[in-house]
Amino acid sequence: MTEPPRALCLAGPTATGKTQLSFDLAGQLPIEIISVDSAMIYRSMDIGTAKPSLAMRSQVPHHLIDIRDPTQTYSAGRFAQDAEALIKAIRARNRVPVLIGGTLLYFRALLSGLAPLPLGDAASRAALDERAARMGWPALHAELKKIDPTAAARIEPNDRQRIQRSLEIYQLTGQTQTQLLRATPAKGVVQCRCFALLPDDRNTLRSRIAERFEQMLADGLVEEVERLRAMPGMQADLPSARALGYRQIWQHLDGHLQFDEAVQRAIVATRRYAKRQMTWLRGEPQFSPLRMSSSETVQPLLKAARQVLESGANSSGRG
RNA sequence: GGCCAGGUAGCUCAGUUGGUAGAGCAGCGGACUGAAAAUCCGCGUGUCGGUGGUUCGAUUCCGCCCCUGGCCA
Repeated sequence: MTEPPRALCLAGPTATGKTQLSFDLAGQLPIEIISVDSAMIYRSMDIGTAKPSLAMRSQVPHHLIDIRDPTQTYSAGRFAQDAEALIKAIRARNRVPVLIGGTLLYFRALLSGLAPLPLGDAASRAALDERAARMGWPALHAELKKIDPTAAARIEPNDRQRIQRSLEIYQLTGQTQTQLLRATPAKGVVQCRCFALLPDDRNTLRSRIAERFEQMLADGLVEEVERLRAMPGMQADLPSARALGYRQIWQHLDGHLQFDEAVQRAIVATRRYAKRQMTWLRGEPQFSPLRMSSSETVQPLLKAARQVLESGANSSGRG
């Protein structure tokens, strides 16, 4: 017998109206929102990440927004821990935890679990970056092939991030990524009822993305990036500075791009991000599709949210 | 109206001394185990402006027409 859902998940590509939908839901049931978004975690990055307004956040509790400075990092593993703890706490208040966002790796970490691999380590990454600058990533890929041929076989010779991660794991633990993944298979953390909010057609999403970016500019995105860029310790290669829009405006401020060119590239990058999100969701059958612009869209969510609420009443909230 | 330049992929353009065409950007598909708004992998999607002629064969050569830009009237 399957366990009852303990939380609700709403994933979907950027600019599909997840935030609005969450408020439709909040009007009907006691919910709290857990943001599943790797950019909204950063303080002072408000306009470009399209965070819900402070007014909205004062009406409905939001979690995992503004939990890091832009010079800091976060991770899928930390997210899974944080989200699990929050789900328990919210359920203890007899409210429905609603996880909303577009960072699919974070959803996977929570729903499917992560194997117990070591955290990322800045020092070993810096050392590997330094070697890669001299030898090139394909050389490090060849090195990985000797250490962990299984991992090397699934990682492309130019995929610096994954090559770096696999080598880092070996340096940190003395064991290969493949050994560790086999030793302790991942298991899901929390049972959830999941939905994917999908656009009716690509063109609608495209124009929404462009309009939204123009609105961000009108709201002062350039000034926000200027402030970010001026913060002590900020660098262009930090995860925060590589976020959509921020990266391109930053390049413009550095004099590498004309303003119009930066805007165009930011919009294109956002479209591609939405495409990657849709590709990922297509392969995740546990996410039931919801049409973007239907007044009925909220109904299945409401029904599932009531189930979550009832499961809390009966199961006295263990584990 | 005359002269010149050009019309080839969604866009900017290259090219074929005649054998139905290829780059960049855009686009599309895919991967994804602690940086994921990241990082990668794969794929040309085409009445070569129209029409007639020469030719075994025309996007390429020739004629006419249409369109765009420039110069001269």
